[in-house]
Amino acid sequence: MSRDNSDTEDRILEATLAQLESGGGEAVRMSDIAKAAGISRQAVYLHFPTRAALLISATHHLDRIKESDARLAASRAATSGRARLEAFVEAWAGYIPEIYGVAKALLALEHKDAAAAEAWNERMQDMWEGCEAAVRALARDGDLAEGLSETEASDLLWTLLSVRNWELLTRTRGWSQDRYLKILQESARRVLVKEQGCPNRSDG
Amino acid sequence: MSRDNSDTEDRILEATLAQLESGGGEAVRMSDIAKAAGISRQAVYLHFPTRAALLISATHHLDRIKESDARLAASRAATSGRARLEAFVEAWAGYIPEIYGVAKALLALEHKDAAAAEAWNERMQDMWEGCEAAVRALARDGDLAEGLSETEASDLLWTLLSVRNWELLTRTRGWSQDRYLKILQESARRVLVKEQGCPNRSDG
DNA sequence: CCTTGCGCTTGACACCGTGTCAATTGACAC
DNA sequence: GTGTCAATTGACACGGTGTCAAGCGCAAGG
Repeated sequence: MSRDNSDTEDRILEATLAQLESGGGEAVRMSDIAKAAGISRQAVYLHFPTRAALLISATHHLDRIKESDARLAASRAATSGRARLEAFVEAWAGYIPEIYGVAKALLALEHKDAAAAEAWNERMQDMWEGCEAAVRALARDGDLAEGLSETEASDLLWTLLSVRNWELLTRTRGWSQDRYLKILQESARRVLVKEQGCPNRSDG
Repeated sequence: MSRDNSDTEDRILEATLAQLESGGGEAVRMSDIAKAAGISRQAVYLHFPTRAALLISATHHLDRIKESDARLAASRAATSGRARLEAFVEAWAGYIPEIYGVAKALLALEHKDAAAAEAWNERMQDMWEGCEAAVRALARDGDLAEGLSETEASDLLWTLLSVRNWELLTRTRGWSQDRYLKILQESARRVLVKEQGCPNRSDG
């Protein structure tokens, strides 16, 4: 099996990710990817039917590499709802920069390619479930802010942590990743955790 | 002056807005706009050099119609910083649905057309200044949350109120406009306004 | 009345990027 | 050797933007 099919396939995927990340300035063409992978443009089509399919595969490939599951699992270990929220935000915030290149490409395709939209929605659905789990833990502790249903709270957290918000704050407004993380943790806490009148300490 | 130049120009702009709004499902082509305006595709180019330029003009046209300035001016009238924040969120939240069609088209172009990106950034800059003004009013009252600089607070509010967040919450997650407004006002307050629970904390 | 100006029309075309197709090459396997 | 199969080269269709040239129709105005 020296002339292995999946060998080239991997090279294409790697090249795709490399192009997406390095050439941050967008507009990654099939020919760019082919060149980066050291093959002809047409050869790419022997492995992936469309650009959208390739990008989708690239995200899956990226997931395999980055082990997103393991990362988010850590947040599940936290005991209190509040700790869990904090851990979840941290895990996700660390994840975004790594997937940003692909995410952006997929997002750009979203409005014209149903499959790409589908792929992205799928990931966002996973993400939403993570949010929901954190919110539920909060609710279990009786710490969920008043005036928000669990669904609304999940939606809100999910929105707060969106890739586009990360993009706005770090790319457009120039926040450091560290500042982003700190402020988003704090904001998530303020938005989702019940305001405790006076009784006990303010932070844990 | 019956065969007036700016007459057709207006018709094109109206048609553009109409297409953008009605055909919510994206992909508004130059030919679509031309057809809607009742002229040939080429005639559109007699008035606007590129699609991007047309979209930009369309946003200006929209502003003229919607009187966004007047709308936001109301928020400036509020006395306290907190009231001002609330009014600003309300004004902006009401504005988004009206500009959404154009905004989405412009946003979709952003990554491939510098001019479109420019037009959008310009508006977002205006918006940012509105956020900053609200934050400043808050700070003047000594009500700005601790741990946030005025710039950071403005960035945060600006992000919170982004069109994409509105899209996520109302379009994707199905929130009603009313619920969106209420929850965003509450969230903005929680994130930006100093937590005054216990007057017995580290003090300045 | 006929000319000039001009907004608009028709129709053709270049460019770019995606996706398709056909014929060919070259290597490894049996 | 021959068959198989990945990959190559080169051509092409398509859709959308933007350009160009020629012509049409209407109103003003000498």
